[in-house]
Amino acid sequence: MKEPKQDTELIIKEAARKVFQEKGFAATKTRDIAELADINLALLNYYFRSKKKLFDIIMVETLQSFFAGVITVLNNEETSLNDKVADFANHYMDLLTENQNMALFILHSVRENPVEYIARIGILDQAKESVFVRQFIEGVAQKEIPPLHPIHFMLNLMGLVVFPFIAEPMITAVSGMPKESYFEMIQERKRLIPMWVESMLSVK
Amino acid sequence: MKEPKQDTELIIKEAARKVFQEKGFAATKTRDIAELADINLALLNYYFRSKKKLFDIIMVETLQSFFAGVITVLNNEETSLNDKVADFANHYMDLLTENQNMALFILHSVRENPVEYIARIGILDQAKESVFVRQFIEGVAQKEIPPLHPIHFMLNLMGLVVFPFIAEPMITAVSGMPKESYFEMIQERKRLIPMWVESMLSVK
DNA sequence: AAGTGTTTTAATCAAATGTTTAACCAACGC
DNA sequence: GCGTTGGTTAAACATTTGATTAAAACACTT
Repeated sequence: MKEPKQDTELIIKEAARKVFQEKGFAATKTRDIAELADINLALLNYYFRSKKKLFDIIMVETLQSFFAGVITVLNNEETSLNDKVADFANHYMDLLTENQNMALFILHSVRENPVEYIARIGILDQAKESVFVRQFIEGVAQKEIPPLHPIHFMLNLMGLVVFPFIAEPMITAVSGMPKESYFEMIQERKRLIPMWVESMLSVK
Repeated sequence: MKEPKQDTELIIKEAARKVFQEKGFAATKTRDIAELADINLALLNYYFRSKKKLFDIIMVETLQSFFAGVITVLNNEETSLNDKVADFANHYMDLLTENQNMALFILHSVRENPVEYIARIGILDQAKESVFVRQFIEGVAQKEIPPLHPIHFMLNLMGLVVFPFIAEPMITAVSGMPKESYFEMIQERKRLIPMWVESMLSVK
């Protein structure tokens, strides 16, 4: 059985991403990763030195792929605030539908070492000086939108978009709704959230 | 050194609650709990048999104390829909401010065994036949509110209330805002969320 | 004070788990 | 061929960690 000599390092990383995102750092056993990747356990240490180092790599990559979208959407000079809301909702609903464990993984893992991880992807400045924040402040100045801290706005938007994904197991369990119906239902939110946010922004 | 003979079982449970809610099941070591409770490790097994049994007790109690509030608020015959939103926001902002790890703990832990835990606290029926759902459906029938699945409404409300707490470490890290300012800021949401939700419900 | 059942402790056990070691193999250059 | 090199493997190691045990301390009754 001659394997086509795939890139072992990548195979391990993909397996690690899957297991870490599903179970978190502590609940993941290096043997789980090795088994999923179908490699010998020692190879994990050969390529990545330790479980923690491997985890850090996955963590940073996950954060980057998550925040890359935020940055792109929020720094678009071409779009209005309302456009950004729609773009944000569409982008993240798709990303999280593909990657159902991503949000909870990030929120759970970042809590253990927030500053270190966030600093490592260097997002702080980009967030504060984004086109979005500028537009928001302008909107407030011109009294088009109520005088709120932009963080309220981001929390609302992220809450509306992200929360349905992290709460999925609980909501489907409590409501008895099948998972497929649930995910179909929350797809409607791509259309609904921009309308909702717009109406919230008209509250003076 | 004669100790005043406190209730050891309770002391252990309180320590366990704290550690479990902070770190989750897998990352918690029984020795962490024993140390925090200042008891001999063997006592933990003497009173609770095993780590898993102790965790299940904490988990069920936490879920009960969380959902008790939902049930009370949503089943109040005396209040309108808008009142329920305000009650919900007030109650949970206070609960989560006291108990900052609670929400993420529940969402993270429920995912591993949603049906079992949720079934054990018997919430399913109470949710479906709540006064809230009845009022919501009536409102839709009378075209006072747009024809939405009530779950959308609950997701919005919970997203707006709960998300700021689970995202706190990430948001404060990304924005550089001090934790105290952040928690002050989100207290404003007790006032804002009812206004926002009301305006969302006027979107036809 | 002796007796009895309960609570607590120190020590130990056994399994799980992250990591390392030493041998093996296959490809490649000389 | 033969040695070198990078990748891979099985086995072992060392530590962590959940759980148990046997004895001691305690509280309470008689």
